[in-house]
Amino acid sequence: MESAEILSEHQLKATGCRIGILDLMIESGNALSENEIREKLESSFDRTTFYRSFKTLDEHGIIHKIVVDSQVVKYELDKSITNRKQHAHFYCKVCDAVQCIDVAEIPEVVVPKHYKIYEVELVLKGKCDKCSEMKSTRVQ
Amino acid sequence: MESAEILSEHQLKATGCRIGILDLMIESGNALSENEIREKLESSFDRTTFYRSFKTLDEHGIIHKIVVDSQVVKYELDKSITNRKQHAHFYCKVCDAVQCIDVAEIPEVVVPKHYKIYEVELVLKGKCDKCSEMKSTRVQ
DNA sequence: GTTCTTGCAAAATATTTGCAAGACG
DNA sequence: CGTCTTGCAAATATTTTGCAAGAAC
Repeated sequence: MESAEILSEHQLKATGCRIGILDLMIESGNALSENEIREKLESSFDRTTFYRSFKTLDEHGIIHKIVVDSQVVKYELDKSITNRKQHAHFYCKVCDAVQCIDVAEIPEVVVPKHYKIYEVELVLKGKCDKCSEMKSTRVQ
Repeated sequence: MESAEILSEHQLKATGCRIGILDLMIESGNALSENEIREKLESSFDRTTFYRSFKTLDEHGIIHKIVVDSQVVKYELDKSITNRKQHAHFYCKVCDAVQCIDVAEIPEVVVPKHYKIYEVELVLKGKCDKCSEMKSTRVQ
């Protein structure tokens, strides 16, 4: 699925920034931060523009915001685009990398009456393989 | 369990700010933000001091940092102190309230070899009962 | 008394908002 | 051309750091 197509399906204008973000995400297949996206994108846009684009794309369910820590925010394509099933996110506290982890299943959660759930996020925090090897590394 | 006792068990000095934070958390039994804690505490401390106290308490596993959104961070006592079992956190996108939700079980997650998990966080984002009633309210 | 903690000032970051100029359909 | 998007400047907010003064043990 092409970026322009995704946008038009949602009646969103195919602007440079949105196309850039989506192309990069489709290509990378991974959760990316604003910084990573801004650095990897050939054309440059203002940070404000990125934030506004993320917000719009998120509101339309095209991407999702994954907050692993106050200052570690990633964005990821919706599974309707990637064909990936629901998964958890592993956050390495040492190198700050975020990666998707398949989970047997994320449990059905029972919330009190009249509560509505829009998103379920399972975040695992720890140390990735590379950082586990380095014995000297301290967590936190 | 008293605050001073908890601190001494971890060889941490029983300072006013730490005692204040722990007392408040024990009393409230809920996840609290830095702002909530600062407002509710009779004695006042610098924000810097709160952040440093949270960090120390977190590093010692006495409290946990729950990040529901970039600017919505809460702190909660470890379950060894509250005797509460593992639970999820429901975040209302409208009123920003966070509340603990019992879950049947948080699944065992299989991570790749050599990965180490220190924390598992299940965050549910949606609309609480009060905010669901208000039809005019927009999410996000 | 020694070591750890606090307060203050200041910096670093992230994120949001208003408004005029520009791009999209 | 009308509407939505962008860039810029600036405001808000959070979080971190250095350093000297003060508290805990």
